[in-house]
Amino acid sequence: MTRIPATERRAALIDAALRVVSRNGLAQATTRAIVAEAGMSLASFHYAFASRDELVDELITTVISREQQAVLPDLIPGQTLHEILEAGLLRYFEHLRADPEHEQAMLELTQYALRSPERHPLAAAQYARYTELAAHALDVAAEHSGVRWRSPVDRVARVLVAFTDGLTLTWLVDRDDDAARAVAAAAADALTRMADTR
Amino acid sequence: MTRIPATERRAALIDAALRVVSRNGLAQATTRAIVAEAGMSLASFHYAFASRDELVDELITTVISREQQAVLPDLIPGQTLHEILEAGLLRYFEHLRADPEHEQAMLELTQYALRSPERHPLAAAQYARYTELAAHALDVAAEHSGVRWRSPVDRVARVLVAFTDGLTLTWLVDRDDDAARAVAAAAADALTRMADTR
DNA sequence: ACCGAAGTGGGACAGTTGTCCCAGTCGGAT
DNA sequence: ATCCGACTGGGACAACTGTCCCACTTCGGT
Repeated sequence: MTRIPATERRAALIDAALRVVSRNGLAQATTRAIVAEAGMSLASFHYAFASRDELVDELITTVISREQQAVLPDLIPGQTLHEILEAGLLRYFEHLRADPEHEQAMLELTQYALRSPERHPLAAAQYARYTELAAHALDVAAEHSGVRWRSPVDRVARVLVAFTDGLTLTWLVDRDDDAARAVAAAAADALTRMADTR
Repeated sequence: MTRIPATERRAALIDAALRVVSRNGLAQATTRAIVAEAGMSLASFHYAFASRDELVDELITTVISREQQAVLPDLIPGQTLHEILEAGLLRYFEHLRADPEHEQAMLELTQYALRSPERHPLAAAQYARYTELAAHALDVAAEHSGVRWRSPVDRVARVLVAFTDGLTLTWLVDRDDDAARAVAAAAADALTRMADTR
């Protein structure tokens, strides 16, 4: 096996772990399964990480920092706020449909973090990041459509995150596309009413 | 140990399992942990259930059938639809605050069911039940406030379930009561706009 | 009283999992 | 070229898990 420095192995193992978690769930993401996915030997795992817990913790933080802006739609001049928001939510939905396993993995990692007091902050950080991304999208949307949020944008963003989460979880269960689109429309509606025309 | 018929043991084990899952998570709900919680010996477990999987499957179906109407608020004459819906959502939120571990357990069971094709229907049934309960609450609310849902009530209910789920998940993470109430208000707003005054 | 079926207890087993050890090997600085 | 530390492979270990077995006890119907 070609020699790889420990830092690169850490990255490779985290990538492999994310694939395993997405494909088979966190419970199946054993050290051996991760190592097999990465094409390494078991010893390399504990050379790169002190423990499986350390890997999972780092997986969560990595995955948070990678989280991209998926909600921002193309902005078209003259669009109303409602149109922008709904388009953004639908874009998120397409992202979800394209890679449901990824969102499912995120959900599982959150639940896992929620289960122990010392990991709870990881879950909180994950959602803080979601909220941050949502707030940015809402800023852009308000700017573009010339409105002003009645509450602080973080508060509105927090509502958007909740709606997005609900859309995700329910769709993962019933895979009802039309229902998900109805949720997007209703959410856009609610959010629109949290803004005043300037 | 006093003798208990197998059917009662099944019920006792399921209750114990739900407590263990709520307290420590599904991953910690081993046969030994469940049996200890129920105060039985390990042999009793496999006398009552063929396997742990069978127990978990039955736990899910049991828990679905027990699911109560938590969203229906007290109806006060003259209340607007928006007021009824927001009060209902806030009542659900109080229910969540009173026993967060229970909702967390539900979420974990859903995720678990989502992970294998043969169990997916269990998750679907769980959400079908949620939707059913929500639809009933929406029927009552519309009746009481003299409005008519523009879409079939099941569709509106599906949206309500998504909003409730989002409220739950995000609150479980950040425990921000005010944010959750804002979500409830926004959700009530969106739902209200899905009805026409008759 | 008795007898078969139902229920119980403890121990055992094999498979899996996280972790560790150790002997070896490679690569780059000297 | 050599040598030290970084890396690798394979095997091992103990803990845990689901499951099973078997000898035993209790109960309800006869």
